[in-house]
Amino acid sequence: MILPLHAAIRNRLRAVLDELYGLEPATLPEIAVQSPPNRALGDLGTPLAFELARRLRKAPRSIAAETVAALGPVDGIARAEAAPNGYVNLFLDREAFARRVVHASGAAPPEPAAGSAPDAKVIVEHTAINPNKAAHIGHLRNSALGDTLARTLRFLGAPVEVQNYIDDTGVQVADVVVGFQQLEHASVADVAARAAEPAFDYYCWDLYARVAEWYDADDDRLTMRTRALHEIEGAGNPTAEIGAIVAERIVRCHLATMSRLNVDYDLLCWEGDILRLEFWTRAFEVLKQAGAVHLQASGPQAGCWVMPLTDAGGADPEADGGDGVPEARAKIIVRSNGTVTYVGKDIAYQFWKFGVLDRDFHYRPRDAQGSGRPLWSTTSTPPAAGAAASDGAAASDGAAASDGAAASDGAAASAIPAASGASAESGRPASPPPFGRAAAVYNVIDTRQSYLQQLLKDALAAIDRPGAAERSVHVSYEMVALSHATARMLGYEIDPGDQRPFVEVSGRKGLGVKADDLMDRVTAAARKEVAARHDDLDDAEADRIAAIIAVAAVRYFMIKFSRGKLIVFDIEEALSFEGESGPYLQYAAVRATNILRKLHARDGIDEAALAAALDTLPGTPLDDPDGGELWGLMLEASRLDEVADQAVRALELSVFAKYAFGLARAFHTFYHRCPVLAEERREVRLWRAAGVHYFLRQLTRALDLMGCEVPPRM
RNA sequence: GCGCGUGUAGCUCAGUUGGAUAGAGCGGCCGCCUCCUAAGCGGCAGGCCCCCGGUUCGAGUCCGGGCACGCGCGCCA
Repeated sequence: MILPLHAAIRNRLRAVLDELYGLEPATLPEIAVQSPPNRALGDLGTPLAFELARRLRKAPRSIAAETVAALGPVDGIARAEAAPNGYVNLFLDREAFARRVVHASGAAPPEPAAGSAPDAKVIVEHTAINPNKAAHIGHLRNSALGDTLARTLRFLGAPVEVQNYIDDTGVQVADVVVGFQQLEHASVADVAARAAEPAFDYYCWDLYARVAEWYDADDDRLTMRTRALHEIEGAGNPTAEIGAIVAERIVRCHLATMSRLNVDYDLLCWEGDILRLEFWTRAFEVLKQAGAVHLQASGPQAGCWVMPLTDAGGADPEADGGDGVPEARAKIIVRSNGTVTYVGKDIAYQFWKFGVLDRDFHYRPRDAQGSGRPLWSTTSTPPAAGAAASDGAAASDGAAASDGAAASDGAAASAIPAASGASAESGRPASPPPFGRAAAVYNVIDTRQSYLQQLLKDALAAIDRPGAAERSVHVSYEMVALSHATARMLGYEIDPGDQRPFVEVSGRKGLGVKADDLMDRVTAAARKEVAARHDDLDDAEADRIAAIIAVAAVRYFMIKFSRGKLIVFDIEEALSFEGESGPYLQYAAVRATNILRKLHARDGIDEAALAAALDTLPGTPLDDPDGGELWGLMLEASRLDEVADQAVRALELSVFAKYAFGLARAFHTFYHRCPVLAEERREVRLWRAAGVHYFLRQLTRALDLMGCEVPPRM
């Protein structure tokens, strides 16, 4: 881990600049510590002399030379050099560095580290798929980004709470309910029965598309949607019951899908609970008290409660009201009929996340996740005193209404008993952790919602919570579309009028690649590759390995593009396991594992023996000309914390993916040039083994941050 | 119209808070399995970094102005 070293270097340099030139550390900008383009130039370097040249009226070259001369001994640095062009380059004490990282046992918990992540709790909201149909590849990008962000924040030492927002009372659920009632003429019992069958999410995928077509055929039918929406919000009627069954069962499907990809959560937040517990009522009071909203007296928005807009948002083309004077644009929060808009509900939720709403959900435990992390759900029902938090007790809660029906389904449910999670073992309900009240909130939502996310910040600023507004972060990303080839493969005809080189995923049209279908295909392809290489694997083992590879292939694919980039998804490309791909990284790790396993089998050298042996061996192999390969590998492997920190600061997980790829590539090169087992010189052999060991530990951790595992073979 | 995003090799993309010689994958061509797994490695070819201007010792990166493409801007969610 290299960040502590960066910090030590910066400290020393600041002290030197103060001594030499009387430059107060506080007046200096952050000193950049970077990697020189060529290791012969140094292990680390800094361009500080350029920055100071003007201020000191001195040539960068002289500043660099004087800085180097005055540097003195720095722990971990062997020597410093002033490059002729003005850089200050540093050479690490390789032996000391290598011994330290090798000794830091892999069994010890990762040094929480040194990054710029906050030490107060942060909430990451991601996934938030409408619970009315199967998850598709667009949702996968969201979850992969969100889960990787959460893991990386945890790695940097921040306490993280992951929330998955469930819009169980929205239009999309209402549409499927309308489908059941109008197209299928299904009763509550019929829906419950169908929901208990496998692939309910696939069924709803098609039903939703059928409803959309049905609406298109006759606009009057949209009144059915409006009515269903109201009935669902009202609860205590068959429509609401069907809605609850659909949402609950689809959420289970989504959780199962995400579990395949090693994505998990701490809390499911149901919109229905926000409504029933009247979060909005309280948020509205807070907004009114702060004067953040006002009742519009006249104009087109008369009778509405509105919030003034900052310029960052959208614009209203008709804003000038015909009198030539531009009216202040305002966002309607409460309609003239008194009902709250979507924005209002979102504001209430965001307020709750920051603990500025003195109101809370009730909570109930849900079935454990594949990862073992406890999962909780919001509920509107207070825990009944004395009674276990059974499904029966929660039955009045709309969100839980379908538990009875869902419990009879064993297909997608895991092997974990269907009893309510944490309460099952102890026999009494565990008390929920303190949810909400975060210091920072990261909302992982696609870029089309930037306008609304900006409104949330505005609302926080408007109630005089500038800190919360500042730390209300929209992690935006572009959508995932389909390549023409993939869309055609799915049987869709491309609109000849559409010149775009991609086809937009559309739930309404039923156009998209379902997440589970993708995983199935990638897994099958991986299995074929594994089977071709290892004929001694039994079916179960081959399946297990294929699943591990598929996760890496899909997750890496979703992370490797920077978030502002539209992904044109092509199935052929996603099925490629060569080059810059998840499996490439895993293959490097597997190769490293093989070396260490064989070394152990042949020479009896394990991790502990290796560390012990190195204590009495000279570090000369690190300095050999071909030791440059070894040293370069170890140095690169040590940058994990630096890159994780950078990824979080820039909210750009792709830099993390790129780093992991570069590290794996460095190892593959090392693998070809520097044999370990066949190396005859003992000290060289052991130092190389140590390098392999350290590399494997770091790459494994990097893969873990991306939610990927190292397969036993491949 | 306004806001946000994107524009770098044939294609898809990296390029770290402005820094040393603009990189990778795919595709193309040529090599490497008697050697810890060829899901790998080495090499070759391929560039007005969209355009114009500015700031700076230094600009693919920052600023201004354009152009192109995408997305968003409802008393929908």
